Amino acid sequence: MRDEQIGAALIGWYDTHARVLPWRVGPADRARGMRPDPYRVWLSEIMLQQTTVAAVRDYFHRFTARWPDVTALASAADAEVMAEWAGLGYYARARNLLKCARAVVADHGGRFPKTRDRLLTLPGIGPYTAAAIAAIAFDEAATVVDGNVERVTARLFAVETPLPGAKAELTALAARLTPRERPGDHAQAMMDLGATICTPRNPACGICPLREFCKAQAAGIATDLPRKTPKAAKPTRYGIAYLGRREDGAVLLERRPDRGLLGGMLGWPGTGWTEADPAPAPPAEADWREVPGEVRHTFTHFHLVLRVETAHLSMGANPQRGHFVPDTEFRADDLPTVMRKVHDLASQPATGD
DNA sequence: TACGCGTGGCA
DNA sequence: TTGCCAAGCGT
Repeated sequence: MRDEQIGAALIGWYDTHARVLPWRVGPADRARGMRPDPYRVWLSEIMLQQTTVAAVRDYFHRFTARWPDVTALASAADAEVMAEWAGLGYYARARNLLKCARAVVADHGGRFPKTRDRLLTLPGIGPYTAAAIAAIAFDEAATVVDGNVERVTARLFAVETPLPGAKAELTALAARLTPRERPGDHAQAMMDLGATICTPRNPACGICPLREFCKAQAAGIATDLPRKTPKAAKPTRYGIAYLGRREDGAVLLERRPDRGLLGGMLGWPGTGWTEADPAPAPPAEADWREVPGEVRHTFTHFHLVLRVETAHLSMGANPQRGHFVPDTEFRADDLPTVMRKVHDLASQPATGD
C-alpha cells in the first residue's frame, strides 16, 4: 500500500514539474497519445551514461540533425561519428553506438527491439539502458536503476549498505515501486527527482514530494546516504606529445587503437603515459622544441601531466608513426579534450620570458 | 567482481 | 586547488 502511495505522489509531482528535454515527450503530449521516438530515446540514453544533461544537450541536437534516424547513423563513416562525439568522453560509447545502429539495421529491419531482454543483447546497451528504453519508448514495466534511483531508493528506505554492494538490494526496492501504468514516466520521475531535489549534496528535503515517506529524512541521515566504499587515490602519470606541422600546414596525427583509453580517437603521437619520467619518442626526425608550460588533465583513474614539443617538418618527411591531415581538414574540435588542450598550448603565442 | 574508461561543474 | 560527482557498460 505504501509503495503505491509513493508512486502516486511521485507521478503527481512529475506531471507538474517534469523538465522539458529535447528527447522527451512530456506528460501532456503523452496523454494525447504521442510516443517518443525509440531512436531518440536510445541516443539520449547512451549520451547520458555518466554524463550530465547540460553536457549532452548540444551533442544530441547535432547528432539528430546530422543523422535523423538509425538507418542514417548506421550508414555514417566511423571517423565522422567519432569526430562528432569528440569532447563528450567515454569513447567506447561512440564505437558501440555505431555497432548498435548497424546491428539494428542488419538484424532487426531498422527497428529497435521492443523488450528489455532483447535490447540487452545490443552493443552498448546494459541493464540500465535496456530498461530505460523499454519503459520510456515501449511502455514495458521494467525497473530502471541508475545512480539517481539508487540514491532516491537508499534514502527512501534508509538503506545503510554501502555502494556498490547495495546495488541488488536497491534494485529490489526500486522494483517494488515500479508501476504497471506509465512505467516510463515513473522512471523519468525518479531520475528527475534525484537530479533536482534528492541531490547528492544538500538535498532539498523541504520541498520533496516524498518527504512524508522518506525514512532517511525521518532519521536525519538523508545527506549521508547512499554510503559508498572509499575509492583509491589517483596516481599522476607523465608523457610527451609531439605536434608536428609540415610546410604546407598539414599536421601529424595518429588514430588510436580501438581498445583502451581514448580508443578510436585521433591524437598527437607521443610517448606512453607512465608514472616514471617518459623517454623521448619523437614520431619523425626533426628539430623538436619544447613548448613552455604543460597540459594537465584528469581521467577517471589518473592525473596526467603532458609536456608538448613542436617541430616544422619538411614536405619530404616520412614519419614513423601517424599520418598528415591537411590544414583545411583539421579541426581541433574533432579531438578528445586532452588532445585539444595540447593543440591549445602549442598554439599560444610565446610569452616572451 | 573489480577495474578501465572522459569530461566539466561544483563546493 | 582538490576531490567528488553525473541517466553505466564491457571485460
